[in-house]
Amino acid sequence: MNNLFKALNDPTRRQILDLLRGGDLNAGEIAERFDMTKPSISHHLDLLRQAGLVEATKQGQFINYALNTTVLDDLLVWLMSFQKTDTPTSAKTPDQTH
Amino acid sequence: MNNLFKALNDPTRRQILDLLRGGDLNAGEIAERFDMTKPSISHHLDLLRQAGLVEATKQGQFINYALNTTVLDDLLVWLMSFQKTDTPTSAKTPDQTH
DNA sequence: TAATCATTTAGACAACTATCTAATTAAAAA
DNA sequence: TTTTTAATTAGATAGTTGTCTAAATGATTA
Repeated sequence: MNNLFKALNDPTRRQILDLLRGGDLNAGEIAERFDMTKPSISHHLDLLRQAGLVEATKQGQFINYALNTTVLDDLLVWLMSFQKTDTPTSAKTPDQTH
Repeated sequence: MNNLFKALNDPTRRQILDLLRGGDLNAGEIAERFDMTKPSISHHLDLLRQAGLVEATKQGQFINYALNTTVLDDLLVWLMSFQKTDTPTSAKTPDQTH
């Protein structure tokens, strides 16, 4: 889970994930959309790959990047468990409807 | 959202959040549970506070820390939007039931 | 084969982070 | 009022991170 949080802790990497929702892209196409050098984007893609958030597949000269959201499941479960756990404070809030 | 990801990107801070699910604790009680100096924990609490994940209220000599999970809502929404967005790849997977 | 193109790897550097010890602040107790 | 207690702030330091340029790799095209 550490790699996952690390990967998400950067605006560029989160933008890349959002970008890939529109469909797969190769490294160059991703880099084009950022005001940053290709090696920097390559590094971000590497961290996303390490976290399992993207899958890289070589296609000839190009490297295709695809979103993999299954890794987010654990995080989602952890987050939702917080929603369930009602804080003692929430009991203080009176019903505002009458 | 940047502060939020930053705050979550540390195992100690995530443990503190998990700890506070059992109820409020003051800084000393939190520090006791970690193999780390009080100033270090104090720093972690500060980052959690900056992210809005905990609320600090002074009670005499002590400072009480309480979980605030409302900040996680945005993150939860962002995450769930990935679950909905079916990747083109998933269509490839044939029905395995027959 | 030589040149070009897509991408990564290597190496450097400034900025940021986690941790520590020492000093400070502020409240409570003696 | 002096001392103790709870917690933070300040300052130092080692390690990590994001970014760059230059070099390397590997595939395609001329």
